[in-house]
Amino acid sequence: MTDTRTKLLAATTESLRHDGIAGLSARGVAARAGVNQALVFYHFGSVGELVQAAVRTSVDASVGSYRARFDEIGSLAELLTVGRELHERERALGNVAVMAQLMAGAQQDLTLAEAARYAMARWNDQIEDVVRRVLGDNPLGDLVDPGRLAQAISAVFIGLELYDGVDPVGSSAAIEALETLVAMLQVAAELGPVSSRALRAKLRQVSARAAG
Amino acid sequence: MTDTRTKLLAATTESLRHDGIAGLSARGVAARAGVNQALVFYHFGSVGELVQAAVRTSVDASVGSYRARFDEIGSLAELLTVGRELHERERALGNVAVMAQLMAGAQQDLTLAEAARYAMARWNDQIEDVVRRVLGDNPLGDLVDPGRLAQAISAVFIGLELYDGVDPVGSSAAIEALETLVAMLQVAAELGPVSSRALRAKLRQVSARAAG
DNA sequence: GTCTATACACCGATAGAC
DNA sequence: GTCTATCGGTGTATAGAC
Repeated sequence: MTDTRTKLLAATTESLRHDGIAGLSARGVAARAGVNQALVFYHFGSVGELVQAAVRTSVDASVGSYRARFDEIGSLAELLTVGRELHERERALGNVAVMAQLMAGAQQDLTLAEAARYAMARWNDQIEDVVRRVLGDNPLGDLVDPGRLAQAISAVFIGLELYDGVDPVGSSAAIEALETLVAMLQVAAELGPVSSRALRAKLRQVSARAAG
Repeated sequence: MTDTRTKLLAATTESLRHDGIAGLSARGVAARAGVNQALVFYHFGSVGELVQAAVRTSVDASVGSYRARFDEIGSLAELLTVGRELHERERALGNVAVMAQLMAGAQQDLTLAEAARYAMARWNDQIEDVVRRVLGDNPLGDLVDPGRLAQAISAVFIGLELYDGVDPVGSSAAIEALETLVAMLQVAAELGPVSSRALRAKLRQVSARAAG
């Protein structure tokens, strides 16, 4: 990998974070990389492909950096702790903001959509692994599908990030509400076998009611 | 309100939905409205102010259209039913997509951020009202703040919408996972007083553990 | 209030010298 | 692999005729 390529890739995520998908351009990225504008097209063909390459590189590095930490997780409580750390860290690095901008642009651009699908899949695979492991030990773990839960978690993070840029106070409030709900779920998940059976029975009622 | 103004406002949300924030322009909106491009600046001053006016008009109409329906809600189960209907309907109309694009653009544009804050506040106020009413009747209703919960709900909707545009199957899966979790919370909320006290006690442990 | 015309900046992308 | 120069197109915004 040449130096110019890496500089352009780094400048692309930087620009996505700073200028948003609406303000991203080959000229802007090249300037940020300290590189000639024509090199974007020489190395990547088009702006869309540049973004795609940058996002793949970025998400591979990010997800990979959590692998060891994720492998150590053995309990639901631990998962929640690491999850909070991850969210805080990725947000501070601006990686969640990059994902959010990518997702917004992906609604109208097929190349960006492909990049977004790749990035989401990488995160989801990683999250799904640990969720499945932790939920396997839990008596109520069979009630929710790990893959689906992983996708829900990703979607929630994206929504929170966009909200945060518009109203940081409201975003914190939303996170607190979600933390409370998660704590309630955690309690439900850690109930003894008697309460657990009661909850399971009740849940059948609710599900039947919702379906009917 | 002149005809040209209304045509431009309608064309703006339409363009936001169809072209996204990155593809929105005065020329594009004017063409969609069947109106001269210079009229955007005559009537609204700038593209940003046009978007702001369009979003305010759109969200006022949308939120207002649910007022009567929301006032009739009396129970948690009813709230969930209406909530699903609302999400489905607003999504089908493209209003959630418009909000998502607005939020994405708002990360870098102060005028758009103001519009986004206004729109979110209108939705949150409406949701908070009914959540507070329903939670008031519930023995565990004091555990979660209605305002915060309303903001969390809004954030989740935005995230799901963006995910849906990238991976509709994954988005449905995420919604199913969230529905399961909501059902579990509903069960917990409808437990009898004995289990309810047990849950409350457990919750204090969890909160203390999370804080410490 | 609406139109044409236009100034000026920026965009993606390419050709061709080096 | 990198550079300059350039094409054609689009963007915001304004001036001025009607």
